[in-house]
Amino acid sequence: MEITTKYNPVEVEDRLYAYWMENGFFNSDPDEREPYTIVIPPPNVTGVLHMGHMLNNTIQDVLVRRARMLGKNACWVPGTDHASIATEAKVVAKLREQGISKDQLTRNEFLKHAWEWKEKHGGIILEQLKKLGASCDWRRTRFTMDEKLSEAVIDTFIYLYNKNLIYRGVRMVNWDPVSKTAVSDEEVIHKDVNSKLYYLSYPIVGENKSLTIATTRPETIMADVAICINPNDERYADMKGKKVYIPLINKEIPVIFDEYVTMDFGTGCLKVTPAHDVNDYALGIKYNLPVIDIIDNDGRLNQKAQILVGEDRFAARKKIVRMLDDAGLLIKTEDYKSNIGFSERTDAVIEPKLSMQWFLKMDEISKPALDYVLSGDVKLIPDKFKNTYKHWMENVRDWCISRQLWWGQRIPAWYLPDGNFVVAKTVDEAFNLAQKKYNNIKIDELRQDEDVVDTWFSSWLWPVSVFDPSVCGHPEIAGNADLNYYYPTNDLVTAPEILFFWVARMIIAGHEFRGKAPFSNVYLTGIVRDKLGRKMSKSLGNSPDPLKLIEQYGADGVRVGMLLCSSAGNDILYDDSQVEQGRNFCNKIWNAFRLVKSWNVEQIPQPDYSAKAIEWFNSKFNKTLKEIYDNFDKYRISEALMNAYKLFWDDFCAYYLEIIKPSYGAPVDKSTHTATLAFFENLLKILHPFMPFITEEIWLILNDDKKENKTVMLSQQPKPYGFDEKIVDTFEQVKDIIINIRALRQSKNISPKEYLDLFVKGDIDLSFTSVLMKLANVSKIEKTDNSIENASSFIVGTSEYYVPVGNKIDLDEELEKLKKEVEYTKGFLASVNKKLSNEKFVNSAPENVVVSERKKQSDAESRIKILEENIARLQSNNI
RNA sequence: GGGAGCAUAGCUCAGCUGGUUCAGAGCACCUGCCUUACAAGCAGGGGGUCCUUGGUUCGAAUCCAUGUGCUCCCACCA
Repeated sequence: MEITTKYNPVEVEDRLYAYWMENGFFNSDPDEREPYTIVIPPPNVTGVLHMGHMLNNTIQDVLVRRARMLGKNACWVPGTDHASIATEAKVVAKLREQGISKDQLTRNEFLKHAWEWKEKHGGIILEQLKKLGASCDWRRTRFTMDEKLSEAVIDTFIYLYNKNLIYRGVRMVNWDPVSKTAVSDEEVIHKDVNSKLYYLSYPIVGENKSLTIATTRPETIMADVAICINPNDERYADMKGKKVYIPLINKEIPVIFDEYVTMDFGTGCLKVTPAHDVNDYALGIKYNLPVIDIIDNDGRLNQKAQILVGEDRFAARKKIVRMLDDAGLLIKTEDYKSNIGFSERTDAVIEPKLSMQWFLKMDEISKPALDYVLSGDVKLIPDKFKNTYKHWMENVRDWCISRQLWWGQRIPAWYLPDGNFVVAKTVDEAFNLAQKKYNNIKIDELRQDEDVVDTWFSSWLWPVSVFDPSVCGHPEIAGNADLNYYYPTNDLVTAPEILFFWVARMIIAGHEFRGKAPFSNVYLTGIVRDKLGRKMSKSLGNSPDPLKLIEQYGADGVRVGMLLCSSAGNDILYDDSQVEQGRNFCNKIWNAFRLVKSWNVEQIPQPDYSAKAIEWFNSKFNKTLKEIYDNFDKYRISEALMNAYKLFWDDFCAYYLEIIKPSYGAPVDKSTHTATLAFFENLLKILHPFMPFITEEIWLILNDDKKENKTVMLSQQPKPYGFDEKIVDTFEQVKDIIINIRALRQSKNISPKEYLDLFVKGDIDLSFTSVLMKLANVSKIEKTDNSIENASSFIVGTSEYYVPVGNKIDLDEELEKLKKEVEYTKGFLASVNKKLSNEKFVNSAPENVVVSERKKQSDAESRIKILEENIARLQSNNI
């Protein structure tokens, strides 16, 4: 096969993914090995891959592939979320394009369209994940509205209802008067709007005075049920027990007192309108006030308003202001900026509207979920999110689980004509229940609740339901083999913004139904932003198309690019240059492979430098491998990748290969070649979780002759074993000498091809001389007790090195260099001396710190001695 | 309004329980190289008051406090 100069990922990636799939490498079934499990945060079924998915799923794939190579039974369960709001909105929009409005359809007709849409567009995102190389067990793909998973949701609802944890209650919803539906908070866009604050006069009953209140919504005064004043407000101390008239309709309402009212806003008097304001509703409950709803579903005033009936709310506002003004009850008008919600879909101003909703009591049920995180049984990475989590869980509010939508699991509540209801799985069961509780019920009188449950009410079951949905709502069931083997899972990789919506609730559900938290670690990724720090969004057009990136740079390149700059919990600022770096790294690996592959191997003696290089790299490799393991343990994935990157590029390519590389056309000895291949394969294994395609491709080519071993790479990760720290350190000094000589060549304009001599005064470890000679192109290395004339010198460690450069020597320059060096070393010595002469330091610093300071002291002293001798010598020569 | 976090090289970030003159990495930048693995490369190099001001300590990028500037989450005042 032809091996191209440049690595070509496009050709390789599809072929290898197909190969992996054919061989079932990603499949997992319970066995005697230790399981490693990740459930995917299910993307929206109709979604398309964006950069956030790329980051999130790359990290999961790295973790899964690594676990698999560590010999664990790794299982990554993929799937999609029905995402009721988002999907329903998309289907509605699609139908609208076809000229069909949702109101024209029955529930079943609409759902038929929705399922068609899902069949057509669902799963696109999963296909896209394959391009990234995601090693999911695709046989296990789940969808939150699969029959069994939906049943699990219904059973869970019934279970919690029977435990008295679910109740019906009134709640303010965001009402869109144009589409005549409630919309979720996520679908409300808040904008700052210039509006007016109207000061209105409410006459006091039985007196000739009045109270002035400030409001932005004068059209709702007919729904007022009280005026509220802060009890600490001395201006109104005499208002206790009094009543006022609502202007225009002259209805008497009481004055009440509550500290909720801010004294310095407006006049300090608040009109209480429970039907049209959330806070007022709460006040209404507290003081047992009536609720008067004067606005209909289409945004028009109704009969209860008494005046302006049938007028649109905004028209009514204008008219009532004029009426109040005419009546002399409008005191003044102020400009005011208020934050108003608009419907994302229709741009209508959202009307807060009271409606009956279903709630889950959270106070008791959420306690264990708090404990798991506080005790560390569930670790958040990074742990800074622990505080946020704690704060939220300690102030948790009941969860509104009903949504006024059709796409989702329908609430299993059945209403009787009189408004009573029963909760049951089927209409037959509901009928049985209803008959027991209430008499003379006919089955066709039962009407099921129109609403569906919140999407999170299905996805909170995900880590359980993907394995065995039947235990949801049935904690007494033992569960199937899959569940007992894979649950609890290991790591969850998700975004911090859904820590509460999803993560906390999964812990609650997992505890409720299995008595165990669903995972041990939660790795929280950041948000992918553009390089200016802006969130990626369609409207800004600043989000690159991930598939195009993959085509351009290769999946491995994109993966590396994303990983390099993504520490846990921090946002990543995406820039093409990162992905370029990833692509370049692929090319580097490819070319190293080409070099190794090109060698002729012969039975010739092994050069000393090769033996030394092998010895050194073996230690360096294992040292780095240990660092990589440590970084993985701490979930420092980008650091682990950087370790591997530098090991490959800087150590393996720039040093190891350069040392052992034979001159053009010359053969390589057998044992060096064998060792090199072994190193190369181990490097491929380390890199495989990050860059699965290129590593697999090279591995397959290298092992072309052992077909039966083709799965070896995917199942093994090298383990770090002992390494010789001293060899690594000594080699660092050798590198230092090489760098000095190379720098000297550059400054003196000496060609890399020209041989130089090297003299050493002081101790030198001679074990790497052959390496030194090759890389620095030195023809001889000699020890000397005397200084060398016409030589440039430098110090490494405590030894001095001389390179004779003949008439290229510049004594002034050399002197200057030495003087700088001695000055620096003296400063260094002074700081060390200062510490050591400080009794408090010597007494209170730990032993090893003092010892290392003493060593520094003596090293610096001997350096200064050498330098000063040299300076003296050069000065006397220079005269 | 409540809560949390961040501030280190031009950029993105490391710096774990204070202790090497501790100020690091990658990218970018500058200089010299088309040296038969690789110009998507090779070799060498420059670059920072660790946000301000105090405090604790023998010793602070690291711990504490204040100020400033950003970011996020929750609740949103008529």
